[in-house]
Amino acid sequence: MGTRRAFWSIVEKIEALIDAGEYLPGSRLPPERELAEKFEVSRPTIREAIIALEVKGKVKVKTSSGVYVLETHDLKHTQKHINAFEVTQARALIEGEVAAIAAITITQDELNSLNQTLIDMEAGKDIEKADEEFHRIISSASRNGAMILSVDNLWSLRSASPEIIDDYNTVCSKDNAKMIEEHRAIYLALKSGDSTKARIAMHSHFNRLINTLFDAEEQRALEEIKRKNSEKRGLYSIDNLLKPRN
Amino acid sequence: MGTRRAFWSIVEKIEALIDAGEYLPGSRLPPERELAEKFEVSRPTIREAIIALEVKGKVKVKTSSGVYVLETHDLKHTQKHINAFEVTQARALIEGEVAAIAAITITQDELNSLNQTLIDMEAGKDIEKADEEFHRIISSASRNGAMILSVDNLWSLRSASPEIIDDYNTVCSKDNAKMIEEHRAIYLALKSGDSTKARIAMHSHFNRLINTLFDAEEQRALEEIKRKNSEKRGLYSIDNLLKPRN
DNA sequence: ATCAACCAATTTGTTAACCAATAATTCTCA
DNA sequence: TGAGAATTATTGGTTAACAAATTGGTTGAT
Repeated sequence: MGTRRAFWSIVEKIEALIDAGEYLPGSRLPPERELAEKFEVSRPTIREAIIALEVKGKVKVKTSSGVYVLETHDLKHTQKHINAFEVTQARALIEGEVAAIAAITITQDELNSLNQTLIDMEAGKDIEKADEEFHRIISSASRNGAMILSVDNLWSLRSASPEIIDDYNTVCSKDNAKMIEEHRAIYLALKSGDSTKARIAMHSHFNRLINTLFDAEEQRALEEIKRKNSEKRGLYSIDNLLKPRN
Repeated sequence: MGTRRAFWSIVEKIEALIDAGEYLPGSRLPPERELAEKFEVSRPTIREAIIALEVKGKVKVKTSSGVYVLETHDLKHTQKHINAFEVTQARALIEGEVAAIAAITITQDELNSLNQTLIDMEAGKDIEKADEEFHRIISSASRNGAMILSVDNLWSLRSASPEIIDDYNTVCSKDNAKMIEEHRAIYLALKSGDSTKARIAMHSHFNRLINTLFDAEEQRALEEIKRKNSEKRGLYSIDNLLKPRN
């Protein structure tokens, strides 16, 4: 795929400077030539970065005048504080309702596709992908575009913050057996056309996920404490005093 | 403000060519130098246009290989087919769950603000605004950023298509009395801290809205038939034959 | 003193020419 | 036939130069 082009780095650096308050909204950025010197790239590269920022809606270029920082109506700022628990709870409730609808509206074809994801998971090939496919089929089976959109948005929220990604990775990789078991329960509820059962099955699925997330967080907090203690131990250990100095 | 920069024109032209099927998704665009010749601009200008397209998500640049047209997973395309019924059903289910959470987490301050929207509605000042405020306070009271985001997205979906706007306008303007009554029921359920009651109250609120939407649609269909019939009547009426010609 | 016209400096806009780096292709040789 | 090396195609990036437009100050007239 090749190396990342230079202007992306510049984009990131300028964004970081804007976020850091170095370049305030409404103010003008330094001239292209100065930026080129500052970041040690050529002016065309700076221009490319500025164009990327402009398309992203971060700055506005006024010809022959300069480039100006726009107020960041940063929707990521509202998303930033959303943690994995919130996302999972939201998914539980919304996908629970989706499952309740889907229990009535799902077709035989979709049930078959759903069953295929179970087989794939048991075969152990790309669990994550099979998981996504499973939930996607169900939301799609609800025949409600607004619900489908909501589910999609929550899914993409999953990768919105690094913490959430971390949390999910630690969870998804283990307990495959339980995961498959729960998916099968949901599948059977949908097959039987029982809305209530489908909702409950979906709820328990995410409930277990939330508990696992709790455990993972607890584990991580423990690791953190250990690490810090180990640092302290190193700091205060008299072993250091016994070693030869430089 | 100066003249528009050259690369924007190129961006538009290339987008037009992609939309026209000249450059198919997955295929490679001509080399930069060819494009430069074709559009009679320099290569850097082409590069800038390509970067803009890349940031917009229309193409993918593979270094030393070429730029490839991406499938336009046009999210507006998926949104286009969403009608008012779907949005309302989704709101019923999602905001129902939100209310269920909020019944437990809502504060006295928020209850007071909620009550204020009821008073405002009764006073008849900007019903729509009071309505939005009412639902916003509840979602915010759920303390779940992911749920809040989902509710917000559904709200903005309301104004995504002209049809939905039309439908909602015909509904919101009338039946203020029932609207206030339902809002009060939700408020009381939240105040009592009863999750189930809050969910049910929210469901009935949207249920009535869905029924009103049905009625409105029926009414509109009827009007449409009348209009067409009237046109036909005009067309076939012998009255026209009796009028003096121009 | 105030206002208008003008001019110069600053800044972005665009182009041309050049070499480097890398992916894709072709050719060669075992 | 297949693997590996050489070639080619294509984008990545830099430098230098000039064009065009805005900005701000200066000058001059009223």
